[in-house]
Parts: sequence; C-alpha cells; structure tokens
Amino acid sequence: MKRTHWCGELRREHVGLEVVVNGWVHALRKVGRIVFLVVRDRSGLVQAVVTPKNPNYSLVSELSLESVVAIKGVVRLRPPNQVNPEMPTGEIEIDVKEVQVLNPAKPLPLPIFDKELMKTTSETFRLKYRYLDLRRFEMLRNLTVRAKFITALREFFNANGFIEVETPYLARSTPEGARDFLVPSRLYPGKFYSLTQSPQLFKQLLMIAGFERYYQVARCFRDEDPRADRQPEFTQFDVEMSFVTAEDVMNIVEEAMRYAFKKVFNVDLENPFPKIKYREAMDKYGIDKPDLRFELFLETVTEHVRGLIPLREGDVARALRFNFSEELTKNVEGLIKEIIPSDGKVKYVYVLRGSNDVVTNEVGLAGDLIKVFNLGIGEGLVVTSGEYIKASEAIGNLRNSLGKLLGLADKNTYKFAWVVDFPLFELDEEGRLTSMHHPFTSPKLEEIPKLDTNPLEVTAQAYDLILNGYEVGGGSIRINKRELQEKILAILGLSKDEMLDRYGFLLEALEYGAPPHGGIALGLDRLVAIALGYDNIREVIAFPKTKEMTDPMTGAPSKPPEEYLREIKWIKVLTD
RNA sequence: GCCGCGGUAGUAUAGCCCGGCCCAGUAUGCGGGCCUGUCGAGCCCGUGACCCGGGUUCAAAUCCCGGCCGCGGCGCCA
Repeated sequence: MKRTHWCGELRREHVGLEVVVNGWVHALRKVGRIVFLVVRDRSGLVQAVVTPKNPNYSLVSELSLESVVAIKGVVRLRPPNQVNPEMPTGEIEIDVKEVQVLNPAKPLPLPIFDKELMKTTSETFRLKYRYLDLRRFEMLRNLTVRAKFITALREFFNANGFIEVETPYLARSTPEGARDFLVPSRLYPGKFYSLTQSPQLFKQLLMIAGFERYYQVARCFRDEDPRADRQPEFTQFDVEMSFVTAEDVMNIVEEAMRYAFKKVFNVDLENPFPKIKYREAMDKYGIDKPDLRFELFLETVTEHVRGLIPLREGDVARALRFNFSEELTKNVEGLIKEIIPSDGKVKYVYVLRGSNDVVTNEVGLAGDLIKVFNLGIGEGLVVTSGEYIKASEAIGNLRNSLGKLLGLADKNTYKFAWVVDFPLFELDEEGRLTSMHHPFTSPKLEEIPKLDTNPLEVTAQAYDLILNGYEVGGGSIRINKRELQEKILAILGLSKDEMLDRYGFLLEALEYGAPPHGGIALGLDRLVAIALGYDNIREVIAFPKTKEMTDPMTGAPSKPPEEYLREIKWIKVLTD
C-alpha cells in the first residue's frame, strides 16, 4: 500500500477516489459499533470510518493512539449534518477498505495532544521525549517557519550575488571573548581544536580571497551559561561583503529582513529602520538593545537625590518612573529585585505608590523621594546609583522587562532598529581595555589619531541590529590593513609574539591585497523566536540543551570510556 | 559562582503558610464495560504518586538542614 495522498489535503473534490494515507492514529472514537479513526500526518488530520461489517473492524477498534498505520479507502462526503467546519478535511471522510498496522505504539509518556496539559508540562520532560514533543503541530510549525525563514534569506542573498560558503567548526582557539569548547587532538597529544565561536576570521579571509559577497548558515559554539535567549550552540546567518561602508551593509540587511518578514510572516517592516547612537541609547534607555515598542525614558537625577542617597565621587543616579496597576505590585517588586544586580556595584531604591500603601525597599527614603519626584498614586519609581554604565544598564535591563510585564509592548509589533557608533573599547573588571565588539572591528578612520591619546573615546564602525529589546545581529566594518590591526592588538595588550602566534595568518593575509570589507551576523534562533512570539529560543530549535547545558534525551554530556580517553591521549580528568 | 521560584500517579494540578480530618483529592491518560454519526465524544467501574538523605515531633506531603534536578535572572556572553 503506497501513499497516494496526504491526510490534510483531502477535500470534496476527492470524493469517490480510492486513496491510501499513511500516518499516526491521532484519535480513536468508538460510538456504538462505529469506529472513527483520525489519522495524522505532517499535513494535517483526516477522519476514517469503520463499521462492524468491515473485516478490519476488530483490528482498528483495538489500535492504540500514535500507532503507525496505512489506510486504504474511498473518500466520501459526510452526511450534511456531520460536517466539521473546524477541520480543513471536515467535509469528507475515508470509508476504510484495508488497514495495515505498520507499528503499534505504547501509551505515550507525554500528553502531546492535550493542549491544556502541555501548556504546563515541564520543559525537561518535553526535552527528554523531544521526538514526541516535536509531533505537536506547534513545534512542526515552529521548525517549518524557521526553515522558510532561512530559505527566504538564502533566496534574497543568492539573488544579490552572494556565495554560500562553509567554514570549519574545528578551528584554532583564540582566547578572546567567550570560553571555547575544546576538542582534543588525537594526532597531536596535548593540543586542542576549539569549536568556532563564529566564522569571523574565515569570512574575512574569504573577502581577502576575493569572494566579495558571502553568506552562511553557521553553527556557533560558546561555553557560557545559557539563558532563555542563549544556547551553547546557536545559529547565525553570517554575511560579509567587500568594498562597502557600514551604510551599505545595514541597507542590504534591512532589505533582507523586509523581504523575509514579508514572505514568511506577511509583515511589512518599517523603511528605513531607525538608527540610534549607542550613547543616546544608554542615555535614554540605559541599554544598548532597548525595546522601542514603548516610550519610557530614563532620567539622570544625580542632583535631585544628592543628600538623600549616598553617592561616591563620580557616581550618577538614574531613574525610571512608570505607571503600574496595583494588582501587579508584587510582580513589579519581584522583577526589580530579580533584575538589578545585588553585587554592591549598583545601589537601588524603589518606591511603588499604591492608593493605600507604599511599597519600598528603603522605608526611610520613600517619603522624601515621593516628595522630590512628586510621585502620584499608581506611579512607581526606581533609582539606581553608581558608575554611569552600571547604574544605567541595571535600570535599562529593568525597563525592557517592565515593558512586557506592564503590557507597554505590543506583541504584534516588530520594532527593528540599528544601534550605531559604539565605542571601540571598553574597560574590563581589571581596568584593562577590551574590544567592545571584537578586535577586528575598524575604528572610524578619522578617529585613528585618538587611539594613542583617548582610546576609550574612539568610535567603532560597528552596528547592532535590535528587535523588541533583543540583539538580533551585530556587525562592523573590519580592519583591512596590517598596521592598524597590529596597533589595535597592541592596545589590547598583546605582545608582538602573541599577535603572531594567534593571528599571524590574518596579519599576513592583510598584506596581500585585503579589500575593505564588513559584514554582520544575524541571530537566527532569536529572530525566528521573536517573530513567532516566544521569549525562549528553545521553542524554535529541534534539539536544544537545558539551562544547565544538558540534553535530557541523550544524556549529554557523558563520561567517555577510559579506552577512548587513552586513545585521544587525554586520560587525566579533573573533577571539580 | 550567586539570587529567586519550583519538584505530589504516565502527565498536569489540589493539599504545604496553620503537622493529625490524607493508607493523599481532581483532570487527563491507561485497563474494563455501555452506546450506530462521533470529532476536546459521553456515561459507569477500576488503576496509579508525596525527588533523595538526615533532623524535629507521639505524629511529617506539610516544619528545619543538606543534596540532586529544573526554570527565570545576576555575573558571564570579544
């Protein structure tokens, strides 16, 4: 019995046809002596009917849910009063002639087609039986949409003269940035590959190779703690172009987004996307990836609170005020406590003025703050104090989450924007200069002289693409001259020897006719997740890891057998 | 590494604050039965659980301590 039709495509026009469908037993309803069997495949559902006259009657009536079957039968119209308007195939049903049970199924551990129960089923459990979880139409849709989105981007970039090139995942470790996943080298005991954090250097080398326009759907690996929007391995849609300015890159990426969003979601995006300067973003929103779906601005209130809140030399105070409805008081308070770091670097006060009471973490201050800020009933105020960036980020982060909690952010709006004019460097915990983007980012050429005098004031030719409070892309114009690249690496504290050891291949390549070039990496998981309305990228990844970086299904990570460790010359394992 | 929340049948949830009325209730699933037009089928009967370890107490699902696991966040994420 060979499949002739998909379940979900059968319609009135197929009436009278003998068809064969394959699929899973989605539902089995025995009403009196009639058995209604709903068969499911990727395309949808169709009802089949068996009565006691049918030689397959007992076989069908004893089927278990989710068994795999092949059904041969004749499509017929349902009696007029039995049409199910909720079902695309609801006008017809299959009068069963022959049934093959290809594989009976045991009862499922996961109630996959009980929407109510699945809403609350723990994610660990879904991940343990991910192959069942993925049978749900919602997951099928998510991954289908993801595939369509990738296809749309490929179409767009192919049509614009880009070449898709694969680059290695096993590469040389470069200690900057995130922690690497290391892979021991069997042939060179004591040496390791690292899984690429991104194709950054390879794509630059492709530009030097003269490919001019490249893209790739690239897996990236970073050994840092996951979050709802971060996984240890994730997918970037990676793009690089030669002979372009930052504007050129941003323009083509905007076009790509407009094309893909229209094609896949039928959404018209703004044209052009707004651009915000980094400093303006920090000042107005306190964060470099503000959610622009709502207007709510930070204020600098250092002078208003001087004398009330203890300020160290150079500290600033930043404030966010907002209206909230009283039943959310607890949630707002919880959010503030959760988001603002309690590491002592930032101090914070909040005052939530209800109609009968005031909720605050500083009883002694609340009265004064209400007076100073003229805080009305139903208004909340959060003041952070400390070093400008820290105080701003703490409250900016809060702003993005508060927008969701207070319903300020419209779920059906996609608010893209570019954040530009990032500083080239920032200071790390130890007060050393580090690259804000990465060490291959070009400074604005006219600011090169400032590299020696005020490196922190040098602006990068870098740009982030943001969407609804998430960073969904980041890129820059790269350095294409050896001299400048060496200078940057030197400023970052690398000795000549270290430079040559780690980046010698790049530095040399820059001398053999490296064109000006730049590009971007788009966070594909985030883009698709946000477009579908999820905060959690695991919903658009077929087999994601948990927050603790495990896979409950396969049991990864696992302990390799001793012989294997011996073979790869890596038998010393330190635990803890 | 840190903070918060959580862990009760296959799944989900009630009970936990305020210990005894709980050999743990409910929904769904599963097993059996009834029903010839169901489609979240319906009705009847049955089945099955307190994360692990220690402590307090006459008595622990409930209180305390430790652990494990998960989710969210902070740090981290060039």
